[in-house]
Amino acid sequence: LTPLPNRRTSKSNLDERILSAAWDQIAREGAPALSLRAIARSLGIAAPSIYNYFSDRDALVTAMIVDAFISLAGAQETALNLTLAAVPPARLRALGMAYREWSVAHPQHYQLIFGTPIPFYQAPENITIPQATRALLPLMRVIQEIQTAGSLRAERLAPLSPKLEAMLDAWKEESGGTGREVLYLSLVIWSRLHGLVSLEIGNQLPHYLSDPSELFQRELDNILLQYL
Amino acid sequence: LTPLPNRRTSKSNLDERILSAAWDQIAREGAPALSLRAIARSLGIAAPSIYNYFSDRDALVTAMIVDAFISLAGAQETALNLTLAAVPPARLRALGMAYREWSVAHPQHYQLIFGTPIPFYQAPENITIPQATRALLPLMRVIQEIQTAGSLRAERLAPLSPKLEAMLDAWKEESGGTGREVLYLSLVIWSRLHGLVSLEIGNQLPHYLSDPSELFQRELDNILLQYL
DNA sequence: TGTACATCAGTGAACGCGCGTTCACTGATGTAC
DNA sequence: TGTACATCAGTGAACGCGCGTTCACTGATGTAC
Repeated sequence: LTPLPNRRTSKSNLDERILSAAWDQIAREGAPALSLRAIARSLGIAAPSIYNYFSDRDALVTAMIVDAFISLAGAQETALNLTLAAVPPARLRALGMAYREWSVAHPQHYQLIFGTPIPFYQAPENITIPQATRALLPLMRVIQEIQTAGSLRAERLAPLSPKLEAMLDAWKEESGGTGREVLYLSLVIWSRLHGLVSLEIGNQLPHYLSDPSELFQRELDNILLQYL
Repeated sequence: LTPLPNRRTSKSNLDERILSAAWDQIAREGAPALSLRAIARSLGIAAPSIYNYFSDRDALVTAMIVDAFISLAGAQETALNLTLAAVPPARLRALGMAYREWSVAHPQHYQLIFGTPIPFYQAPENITIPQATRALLPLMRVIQEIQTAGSLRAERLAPLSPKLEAMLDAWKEESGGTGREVLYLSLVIWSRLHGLVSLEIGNQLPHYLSDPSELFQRELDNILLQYL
């Protein structure tokens, strides 16, 4: 019952072109410099045209954030799908590599999601949180597989404090009963990958480490050694 | 032979007041919104006065970055000095806790150093890199102590690839001959702490984890278990 | 098939605003005699 | 001690700029008869 787009809208794609120009601009000048007028200028259209597609600047930013999360989640899901036949540790490794590769290939997307928030922009959490959750889901699924296969070595790790157990149990409620260890390990593994990627993207690693992927691969090795 | 400040300058402290107003503003509105005019407004002075102390906006940002690094390095050094009598693993834990506590107490400083770069601002690396290095030094020193005591378990970790060895050796040259393993572990431990802190500061942890310090302490436990 | 009408994507001018930076200045403070 | 002068931190006006957003509009496209 949704009306089909008429010839005009389906041909012009202006909404997509606006989003893509916005990404270009963020890549060149950083997220906080995002400007509707600059986007219009780069597309050769009048600035107010944008208001036909996005109610204001914040709506455009929200669309970009959703865009970025969908892209990341897609990359993670693809990594899972390409390793359907593989053994769980190999799938975990594939997810990790895909995470870094996506981040390095789309640093603007990465910074928009994980970097410093844009001044005065308030993300609508009811929209962004589900997307963020979806991006983390493939990792949780693989960790779950590993646990089901009985090869999760939670006993090698320091014991959970009662407080931490309680927080994880609250989370478990909402995540369809995924076990404590699976939630905890997903988070901690994600954090280890994220730490390295964030330093690499932010250009904060010592310059001697000219090929950070080496560092990253070894961190994946150690994650597999330490938790499996 | 440097001239003593005359009564005027020593009384007004305007340079310090400008920096402090700048931090206030960043805390309220985020780093990219930093504005000389707004700083002047909040101090009740005329905007051009600022040019008596900072040659332009970028110079002010650089001063703030240096400020932040000095503050972080100071916090790390204090943590070391307070644990002079302790056993090395306890000192490592103290450094980790100090890192998180500093970050949580000064999220603006943290974001300015490690967050998304400010648009069009180019950090003068000859100034900022030494400061960043100094902040990492206490960690390297403690890891070195642990190695000297013979309790570093590098053999438990996945082997370094030749490429990674080469990069670490290049770094070793410049860092006064600190060993490969020490450099590598310092970096990787830093990255693990940084990953969690960055997610916490960015408010990207699941909301169920209402007390991220629990997560952080356990990560420190595991770091001690895994590398020592 | 032809014509009158409705729709609505895109326009151009205008609004009020805050920004970084420059400039010639002023007036209190500190100094030399 | 008193006076004339130099210094220079801080001023106020002005510059040119880009921003988000509003508004009444126009004109090509699609629709009804």
